[in-house]
Amino acid sequence: MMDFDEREGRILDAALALTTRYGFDKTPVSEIAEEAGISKGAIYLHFDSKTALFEALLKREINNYAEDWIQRVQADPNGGSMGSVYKHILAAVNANPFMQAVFKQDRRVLGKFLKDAHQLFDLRQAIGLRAAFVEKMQAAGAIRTDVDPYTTAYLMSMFVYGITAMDDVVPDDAVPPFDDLLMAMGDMMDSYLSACGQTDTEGGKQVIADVMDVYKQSQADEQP
Amino acid sequence: MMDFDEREGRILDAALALTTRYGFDKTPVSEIAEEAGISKGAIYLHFDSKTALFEALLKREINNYAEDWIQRVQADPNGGSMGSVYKHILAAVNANPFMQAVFKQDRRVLGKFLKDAHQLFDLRQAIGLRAAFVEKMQAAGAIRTDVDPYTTAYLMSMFVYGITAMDDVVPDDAVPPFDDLLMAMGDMMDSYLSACGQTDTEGGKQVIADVMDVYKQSQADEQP
DNA sequence: ATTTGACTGTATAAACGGATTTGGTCATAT
DNA sequence: ATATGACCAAATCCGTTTATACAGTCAAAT
Repeated sequence: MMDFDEREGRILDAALALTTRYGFDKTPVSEIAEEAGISKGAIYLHFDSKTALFEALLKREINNYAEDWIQRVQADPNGGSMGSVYKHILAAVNANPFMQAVFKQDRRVLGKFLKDAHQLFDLRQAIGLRAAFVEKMQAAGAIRTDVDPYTTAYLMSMFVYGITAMDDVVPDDAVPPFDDLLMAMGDMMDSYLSACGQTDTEGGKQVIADVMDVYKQSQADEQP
Repeated sequence: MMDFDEREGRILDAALALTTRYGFDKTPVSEIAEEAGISKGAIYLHFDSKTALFEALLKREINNYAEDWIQRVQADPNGGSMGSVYKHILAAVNANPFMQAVFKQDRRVLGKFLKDAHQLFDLRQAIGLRAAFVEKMQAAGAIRTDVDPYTTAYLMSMFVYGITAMDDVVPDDAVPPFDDLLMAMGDMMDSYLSACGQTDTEGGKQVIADVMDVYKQSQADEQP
């Protein structure tokens, strides 16, 4: 007998592929089933509705994305600075078309889902989390303390939005290599937030590790 | 007899007000005429078509906007840095809803005009101009020379885009006071681009003044 | 000379109804 | 037990028709 959870994963995989390609509105449940290699009825053994399925997908992808950038940060030997964290966040977004659609509220991909359950992914919350992170970094002496955490967090969110949404508006050949943007953004963040050399890099690493632990813990707690 | 040019200005004023409010597609020429206090036929004594009228409006507003931020820079006692220029650019955009619509390619306002004559305002060109400006600032020793001018210019454009387009996506009460964002962005720019204190502020002022002169000259030449 | 606004062909929108698609169910099959 | 796919009602699409709005013109008025 096949593992139930594993199959649920396959359903979400199918939904991810089809939704990012054709959009929520134009992907029938039947096609998700076909792509996942099961029947339509089986889908409803896992999810109450198409909307519920999509909510699960959204949740999973947010987690995948979070885990991705956390991994990138941890793999980075000099990953103690705000700029490096930020760089890895951008890289993680760039690697995930679905999350790009979420961040820029792409109507083509999110479709009717935006109108129905648009409370599910509230940017307000994301900004709030980032503001808390900035505050912790300040408390640890990892970044300068004379900037407003919320404004800083808002700007960080705005950069993520700008960098992903901008190419809807600018011709492809006018966009610089993504890695260049990434580096520049990271350096910018660091030069802005560091108090000109006298910052505690180790403290920063500690805060980052702590925040990640808290996050992972909250994820683990949610399972039962 | 009333001044012909003055009336043309009134027509553009009317078009500006109605277009930013209802959008290009949904503002009939007849209403522009009414708002300007003249007849529809009179409009066609000034412009060949509705599109031509809009092109003239766009041109005028771009110039007004440019003059606005130039004035702000010149009025600023410590306006020699890249960050301060940038701050004033943002302030000028923020004060001009029409230009906001242009920069974020707002389909509600620009409507069908985007499809027809979308070559008229090419972001590519704006980025190119900014890149040239960055290069000049580097040559003058006003900012560090180890950043790529085009990438930097792209980021600057991206910030303008992000800061204006972001509020389509974020609840109003989650947006920090605009002045705070402005200050933070300016400081960020400065800390990123200055080589930690050893920059030539006077040189920067000179470059800025030169570039503005060139621009104003190019505007003056275009009249005949 | 200027300016006007009624006029016209075209483009856009609204109304409509029939065909098709699709979310969700459940009797049947495995 | 678990999974399936035919089935149903509701929503969506799509071609057609009708109505409306509009850009641009021009004979008449000022």
